[in-house]
Amino acid sequence: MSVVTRFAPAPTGRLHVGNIRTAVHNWLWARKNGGRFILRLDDTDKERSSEANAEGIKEDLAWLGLDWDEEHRQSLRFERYEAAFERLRAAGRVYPTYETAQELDLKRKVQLSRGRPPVYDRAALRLSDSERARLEADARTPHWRFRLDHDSPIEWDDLVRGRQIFDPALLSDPVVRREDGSWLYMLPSSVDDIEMGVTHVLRGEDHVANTALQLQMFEALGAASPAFAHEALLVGSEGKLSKRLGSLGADALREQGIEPIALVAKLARLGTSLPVEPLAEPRILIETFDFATFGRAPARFDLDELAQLNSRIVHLLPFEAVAARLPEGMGADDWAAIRPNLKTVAEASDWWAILHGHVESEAAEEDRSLIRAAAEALDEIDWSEAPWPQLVSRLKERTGRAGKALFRPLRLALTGRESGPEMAALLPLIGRGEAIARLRAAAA
RNA sequence: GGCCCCAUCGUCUAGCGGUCCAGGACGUCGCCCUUUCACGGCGAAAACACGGGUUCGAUUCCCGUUGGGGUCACCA
Repeated sequence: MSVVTRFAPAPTGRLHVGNIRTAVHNWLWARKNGGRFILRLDDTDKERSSEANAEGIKEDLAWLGLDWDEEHRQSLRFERYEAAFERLRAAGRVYPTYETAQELDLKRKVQLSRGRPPVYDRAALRLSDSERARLEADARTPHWRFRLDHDSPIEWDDLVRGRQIFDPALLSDPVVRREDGSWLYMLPSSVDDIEMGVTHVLRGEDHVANTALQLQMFEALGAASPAFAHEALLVGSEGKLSKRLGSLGADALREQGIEPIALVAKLARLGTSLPVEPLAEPRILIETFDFATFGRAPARFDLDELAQLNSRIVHLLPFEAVAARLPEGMGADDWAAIRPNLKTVAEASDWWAILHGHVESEAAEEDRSLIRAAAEALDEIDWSEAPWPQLVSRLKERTGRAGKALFRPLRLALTGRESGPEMAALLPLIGRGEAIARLRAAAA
């Protein structure tokens, strides 16, 4: 059996870390098995969905390198849901209810205050024909609920949580259709999973109860159910589920210089027993993906850890992989010299500007003579052969300086910065004339 | 409040009754390399939430406490 997974975001915003993690895992599982990865835009909620967000999500996925094999939109499939709805209605599995949102809200509050779970009381099921007629005459249009079968427990073997058992009596009959005829998530999702041949539903554990409901829908619709895997959610580094995490979008991360592969590598392994490692491409991630490695406790997502992984990955990236994002004229040698000191690829431009642009610095009083000596020495050495060591040994000889006292002022005068890539690699890139000019200016 | 998950180094975790004075990864610290910072290499410190059981023996099994997460929408 070939594997089919799906990522089904509602186009109500850009992708964020929580979203991306389940997208990554679904993609990994499909790719590992040579299966299909479906992008399904769950846009049944017209109010909150937008075309701009749908495009944003696709852009985010493309940036992440998560390629999808099929794309669907629920808003284009309403007739399928209608057909399924009619079948359920004919089978008596769906029934009209007339409470207003306020009434339902009140019922819930009363139940809660009595220490009872706020489960829908099925009052609509006990309506007599005359009562129903009166409600309709009252111009009350119904919304529709799926009638759960209370007779036996709902069970499944979750790929990450193990055996799950739910008592359907503790669950509310889910509303599947609004008064205005529009659809809610529950039924369309089940219909799509059936019709698109989804074999594995991998999603956050906030969906476990939904799975219990949907299992009965699959059955009522006469379809076999897919396998389910519910992964623990991510929490912020403070331990609490942070709002910041929910709003930490792929677009924002991208602007911060996070490489897509860094995000993918981090999210693929966070919360698993596999180590988070700096990888330049996802092959290893695909090969090692395994539900058995998933922990069942919420894992913390730490932005600083991501940033650190990101720089380690940047140090690994070959020139060809980043060439398009490098400043005009920057070559493989320049990249090799600068790369080990970068946190983000964008910083390469800063160093390029330092190497070839204008650098201004003023040496401290006590360093002036050293800098002047350096300018003189540069004139004398053989530039074609590793100029930096030559410069250093001459200066050491003439000034008696060594170590930090020697390097710091030189680096400062030559690059305007206190830290950076190896000077031995930088000096040839700056060039003799420019180096001498900078030293003289700094000592002036 | 009901129901469901979870509880090992700072973080992600291995551990499925003795092999654990608890293993790995990230981070931290130290050393080495580099006549500087960084990069890189090597090494070290660092944890079984608490209380009861069960057992010859509990990190491992059971119960409870505490703590964390989820869910109970005419959102997805």
